[in-house]
Amino acid sequence: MRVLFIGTGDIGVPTLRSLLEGTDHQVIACVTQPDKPVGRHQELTPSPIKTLVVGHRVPVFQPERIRCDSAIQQIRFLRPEVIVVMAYGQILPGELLRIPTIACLNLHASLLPRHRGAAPIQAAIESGDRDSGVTVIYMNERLDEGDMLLAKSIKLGKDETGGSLHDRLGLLAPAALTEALALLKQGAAPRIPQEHALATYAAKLAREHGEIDWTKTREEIDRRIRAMNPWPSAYTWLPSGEGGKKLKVFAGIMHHCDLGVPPGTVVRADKHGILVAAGTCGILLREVQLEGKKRMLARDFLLGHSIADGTVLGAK
RNA sequence: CGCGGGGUGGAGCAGCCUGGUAGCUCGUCAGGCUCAUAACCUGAAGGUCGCGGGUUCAAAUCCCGCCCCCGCAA
Repeated sequence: MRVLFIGTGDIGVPTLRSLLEGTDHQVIACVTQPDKPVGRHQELTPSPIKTLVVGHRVPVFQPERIRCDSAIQQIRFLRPEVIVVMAYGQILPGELLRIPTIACLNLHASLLPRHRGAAPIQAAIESGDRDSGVTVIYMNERLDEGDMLLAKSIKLGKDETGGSLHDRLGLLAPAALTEALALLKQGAAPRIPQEHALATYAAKLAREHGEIDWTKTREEIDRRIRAMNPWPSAYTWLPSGEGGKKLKVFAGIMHHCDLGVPPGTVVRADKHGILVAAGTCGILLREVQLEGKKRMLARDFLLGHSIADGTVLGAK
């Protein structure tokens, strides 16, 4: 089939690669976000999808706004049979959804109807879900609400992080798409309506989302630390006496005893890590990063920085 | 040239402002103590102080250029 791939984020890279390398379908073009100034020096950088496509003799389109007429005309001219969308970053107008003759599919990184929206991966971890997956849906004009074609699920590990789940789902997606395309080709693809009543929404993440509220339970804090790792990362603040700097937290272990001090209080900082009162229990911070410094084990951090017992974290 | 922090034995840091002996915590190795140990004691090895140039009797430290890492912001 003639496939148009629309995507930007690197979670779509394995899927696009399998399409390009496979022989069952023809990738007639790619649409991705325009090169954007990125990083510390604001250098114009192509999306991972564009980087992958370059060298495959597949045309790349980077419309500023995909909803504008010229972009839609361009895509119409390509006469795609199937459009596959994954982590693109712009909402497709209905007119565009009706262009492909067979289907317009979206690969979403959650088991719909759970976690519709922009940050489903982190939401799955932060919610304490036992599993997640990739859902292939027929797109309609309502975001992530289209009928489902199929889904593939995986179990979340106890130490699952946003980064690890992102990577695993990225690797799971090609199989989901391959199967979906095969079903479409056979004319045997199902259409399963979502149970809208069960839907949850995962809004786009803001940096502030990573701030640790030490009054939450240790489970909630543990999930937040894992969900936000590596981006945008959970963080707290050292008190002004210690420099008032931001301390990112990448890993922690839940502590099971009542520490008997107010939330955020450091009870002990030694080679095992930084033990902080979290809710009525505690979290042992194992991997941290002070602003301006590299990410490191809490143990290493403490070799060069001392945190006195009784220090209260989080009060900027 | 968006703002800022940083590059010092294997790790994390101090020293730089006010040039003059390479410091701290940990790790490593050897020995000791101990029923034993990640604990404790003794000793040892290990460093072109990011790179290049300049100033100076003398540069980790001051000046100029470059490279690299990171936080913020996007």
